[in-house]
Amino acid sequence: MALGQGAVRPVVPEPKAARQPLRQEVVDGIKAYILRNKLRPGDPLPTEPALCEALGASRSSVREAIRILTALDIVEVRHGHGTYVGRLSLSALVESLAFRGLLSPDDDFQVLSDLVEVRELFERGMADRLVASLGEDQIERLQGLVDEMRAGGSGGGDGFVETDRAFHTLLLAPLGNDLIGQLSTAFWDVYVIVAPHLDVFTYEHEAATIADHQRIVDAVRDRDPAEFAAALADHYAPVRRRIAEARARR
Amino acid sequence: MALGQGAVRPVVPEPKAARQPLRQEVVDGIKAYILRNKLRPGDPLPTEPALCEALGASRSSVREAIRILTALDIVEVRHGHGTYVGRLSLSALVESLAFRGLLSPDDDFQVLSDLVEVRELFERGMADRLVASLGEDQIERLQGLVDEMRAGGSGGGDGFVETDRAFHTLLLAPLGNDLIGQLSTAFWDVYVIVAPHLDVFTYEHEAATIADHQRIVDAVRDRDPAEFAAALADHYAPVRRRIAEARARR
DNA sequence: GCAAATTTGTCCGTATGTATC
DNA sequence: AGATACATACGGACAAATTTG
Repeated sequence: MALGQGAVRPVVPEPKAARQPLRQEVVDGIKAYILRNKLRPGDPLPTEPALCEALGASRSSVREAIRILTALDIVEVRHGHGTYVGRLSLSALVESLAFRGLLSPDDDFQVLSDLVEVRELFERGMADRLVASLGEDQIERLQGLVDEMRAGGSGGGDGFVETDRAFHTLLLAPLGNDLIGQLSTAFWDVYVIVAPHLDVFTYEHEAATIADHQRIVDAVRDRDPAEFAAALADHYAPVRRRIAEARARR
Repeated sequence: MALGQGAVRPVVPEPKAARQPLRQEVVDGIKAYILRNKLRPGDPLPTEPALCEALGASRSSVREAIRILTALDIVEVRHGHGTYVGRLSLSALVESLAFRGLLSPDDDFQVLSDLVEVRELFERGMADRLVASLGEDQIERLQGLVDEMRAGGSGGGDGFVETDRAFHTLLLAPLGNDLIGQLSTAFWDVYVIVAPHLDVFTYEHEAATIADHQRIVDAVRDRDPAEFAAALADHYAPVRRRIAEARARR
């Protein structure tokens, strides 16, 4: 099908305008399709042959366009099943920053240090609002995570990082700003990826980490923004110190 | 040239392990190549046929892998010229967030609001350090940008946004944290892309914006962190108001 | 300024792997 | 188990862009 309407493109290739690659038009076409039909994450997209016909491109171009959109988590592909609208996560940011951290032979520590600084800024800069808006139930859930860390302490270090991540995610939740929470966890992911390659230990003393978290919860419970900020500062200080030490070792 | 060592892969395709797509192996292979050879942004990569032979994949797979890496700005391709290491910018974050902002029919304003909040947090949260560390020469350059806004005011609105962006970039520069500066400009880019689609005006009164910036410069010159933070709050307040008003219009 | 060489862009046809019914 | 629909991968061919002689 679609005979005789395919070879229209090469004719009159936009006299003046610097022609963009066909795959980019396909990228824009797929984006436009999603927006036009108001699709949500998880909704199905047309099959590759259907997209080829609809956008007047070959499978190669369509597939390359899909790869680009997949990298941005705008579309998601399940082999043998179909293509769907992606979750629009910040996975691309994680990939990009993680590689940047691995690439620089000199200032890779700087990347790590920057990450931690931004995370601290999120929590310290929002201290007043966080202390004020964290509800009693959320405080109890934070306490529960601290208890969980104590319990599974010597067990697996793997669950420890998960609980730590959950703690900070929950801490930022009441802001009602999804972007801050997602950036914070994205930076955490990057840190976990990059740190081992630079001989930066993620945890030195788990007990100290637990105590720090407990102090943060206590500060929230007392509705004491100053103590909250101080506890955060003391929590992040050793992280910065470990980065500085690893840098010095080089 | 790497002859006879290429066709080892298809044999014994990892008995139990859930095999990942070949293009992903190519992605990892190219990443590893860049890291192994300690390449920097702008450095040339092997040609597509060379990558095919080196990684034991067809050209289609190599090209799809390259598309993924270009989306992340890890590699950059120039038609008819070659492929090179990319700039490792945050362009993927911009694309991803911009699309997210365009997609949500309801809470797209939330995305915009979140962006602005983070930008304000960067500048207000670092008020003390910024006021302390901005040098005299940098203050004069900030003043120069304000003067430039006044001069080219009624001219083209296009140069105005550029100057505004430059102002905030320069403001955050003395932190020595590239990530904050790049995130801030990335969010600004997203805002400029998304706002017009939601009938959110980027500028209402250019004169007011100029006055705000002047007040910020004055606060820095007086080394007055409190006034600096207050000026920023007053600068961002109308932006938030415009978003809220546009949301109400819906 | 033209022509050749190099490199990426696009297309087609075919075969294979995977998930669903 | 078989059939169907779909994505994955391959190889070859030609077009378009860029550089160089």
